[in-house]
Amino acid sequence: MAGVTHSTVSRALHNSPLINRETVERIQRIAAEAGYCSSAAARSLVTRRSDTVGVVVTNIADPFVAGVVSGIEETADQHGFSVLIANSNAEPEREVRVARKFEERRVDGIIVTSSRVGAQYVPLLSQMQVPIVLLNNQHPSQFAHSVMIANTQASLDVTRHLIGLGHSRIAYLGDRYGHQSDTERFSGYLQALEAAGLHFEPELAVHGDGKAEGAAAAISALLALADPPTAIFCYNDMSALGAIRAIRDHGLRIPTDISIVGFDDLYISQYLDPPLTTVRQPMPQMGRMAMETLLRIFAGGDAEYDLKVPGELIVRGSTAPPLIPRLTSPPKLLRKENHE
Amino acid sequence: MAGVTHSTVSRALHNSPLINRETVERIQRIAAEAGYCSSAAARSLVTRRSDTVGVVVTNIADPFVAGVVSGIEETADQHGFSVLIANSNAEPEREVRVARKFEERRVDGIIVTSSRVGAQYVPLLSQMQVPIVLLNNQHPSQFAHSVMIANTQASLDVTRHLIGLGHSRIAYLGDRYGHQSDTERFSGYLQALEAAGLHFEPELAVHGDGKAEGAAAAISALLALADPPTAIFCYNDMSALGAIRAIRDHGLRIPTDISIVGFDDLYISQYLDPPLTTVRQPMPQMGRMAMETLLRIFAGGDAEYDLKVPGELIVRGSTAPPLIPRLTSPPKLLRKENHE
DNA sequence: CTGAAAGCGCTTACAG
DNA sequence: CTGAAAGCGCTTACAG
Repeated sequence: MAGVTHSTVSRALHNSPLINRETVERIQRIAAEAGYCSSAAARSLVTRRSDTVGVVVTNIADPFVAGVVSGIEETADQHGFSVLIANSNAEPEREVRVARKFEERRVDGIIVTSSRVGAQYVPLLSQMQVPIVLLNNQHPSQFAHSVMIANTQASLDVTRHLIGLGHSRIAYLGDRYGHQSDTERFSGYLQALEAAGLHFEPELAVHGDGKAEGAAAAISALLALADPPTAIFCYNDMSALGAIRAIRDHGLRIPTDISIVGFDDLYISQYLDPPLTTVRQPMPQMGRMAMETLLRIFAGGDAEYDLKVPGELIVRGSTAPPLIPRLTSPPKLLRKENHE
Repeated sequence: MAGVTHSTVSRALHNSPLINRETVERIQRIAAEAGYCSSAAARSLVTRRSDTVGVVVTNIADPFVAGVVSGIEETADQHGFSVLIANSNAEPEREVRVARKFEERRVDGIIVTSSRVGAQYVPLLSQMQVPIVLLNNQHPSQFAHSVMIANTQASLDVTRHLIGLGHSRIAYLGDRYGHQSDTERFSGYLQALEAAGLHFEPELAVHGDGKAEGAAAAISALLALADPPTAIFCYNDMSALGAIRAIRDHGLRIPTDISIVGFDDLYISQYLDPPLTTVRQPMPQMGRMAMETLLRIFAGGDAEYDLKVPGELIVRGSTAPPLIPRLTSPPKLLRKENHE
């Protein structure tokens, strides 16, 4: 070293006001020249903070998740935090392993994105005694903060949009894993039907897997009905993608024969043909909000427990009035004219 | 604690063969009951390994990048490594900050994904004295290992496929940022033209930005040519997405009027209408290979310096024979007729 | 304004 | 098979 002690160097590098200006500058210069870089591990051992947050995701390759993580990372970086990422693949053993790993690394906080966190998982994480933020997740509020899209409202908007176009046979293609998001979206759909005086038909509620693959079987079931739907509200854009393909495979046109709505507004949804009507979730912003919640808690402040983010209905080409209007008696002719 | 010393506990928890079986079990039981979890920071201070790898990405929201990271994380997890992620956004200051952060955290290795690592950046990282793996990146070989898709070969395959369909006016929609991937793909395109005895027309080489947005201007330029192309080979699927939209905006059909090929085989590409002909890059597998390269080096073995991964041409509906056979003399008229 | 001391929670030779 | 000791690289009261 260069003339001074350990402690002085440490203080100088932190720009401590206790130290002589000149000394500080000299030390910083020498440190830079020597390529000195302090050890986060040693520091965190004494400060008891790791300046690290752990992010648990089902799979980072999911575009919704990737968008959220992008926002988390951005905000974390601005505040000097590192982000540790771990896929859980929704497998219980991996979830446990991830929790363990984050605990060893003494993360200062945890964000869990759109997994279906089970009754055991959040308590497992909460043992760690660090703040937890759940993003679009089930929310047992005593353990964790949450950031959620306003599912019910957005879903009401979607369903009203379809009803407004003249649809009355509207199907809901849900997710089969019991995500809270699915429950809430379904509930908004029901509310809108009811408000419009439409009867809910259980045969019109079907389930996919939240991915494109899972939609085909559900769509086949819908199209096999005696009176198939003229519009389908899909749990998310990925399901909509699968639905669109399945509908085309059945020889039907979108939106002429069937209108389709998604949820998420993935980047690619605007590029589909026809462009997808959907609900925009501001993914990076939601990630940022989750990270900001943690930062607020780290700073000793108190943070909102339930942040609701409004979703925005984006109307594009995948929705249109139905070919066949409901109930009125000689409507076929009328409609036909409008279409040509 | 429970009857024994510090050191014994440490050994027992590592299943050291030195320790009495019974003692080991007793200690492990007590540790489990007490919810003991060792500190990675303290451990890494003495072992001088962090069991952490740093991953630098341009932006995790890019679907190619997310696919790669998914493979990295999977493999890292299997071997007890954590992954730290950092967006560079291709901004030089952020790249420097990221390098600094990884150095403080004493990552055991670094993976850089598909950024255009500049002449300064790799040396900056290499100062850290840890192994570096570049994925689909420029490769100054004395500093880093690399995993790359076999761009030239794949590009030859694509261009031959188009020539085989009867195309002779084939455009290349590249990336304007000087990625090595772009250079290599362009070179495969040239080679295939030459091998087929076709003359390269500079007016048919245009540049986008690797994203959908950047394609529109390039496509307009191509379609404004006196003799526009009948097929376009796009640098990646995102560009192809933008190209498809721009071509439709010009009132032309795909593949009838123009064939389109991409590169990547993003998840969504199979769901486009028409499904996109493209080159499959096995993204998670490439991530896995990058991580395995690091693991091999950590274990003291030597690892391949230049891993080439073959890309697979996936022919789908976006390519077809051209409407106008080449060379025939009054082609404009022919074209008109075919269009109506 | 600077130094000496203690300690964060581990691992690992070195003895016994 | 187990213990005592040293040390990894920092920060932070406590003196001066």
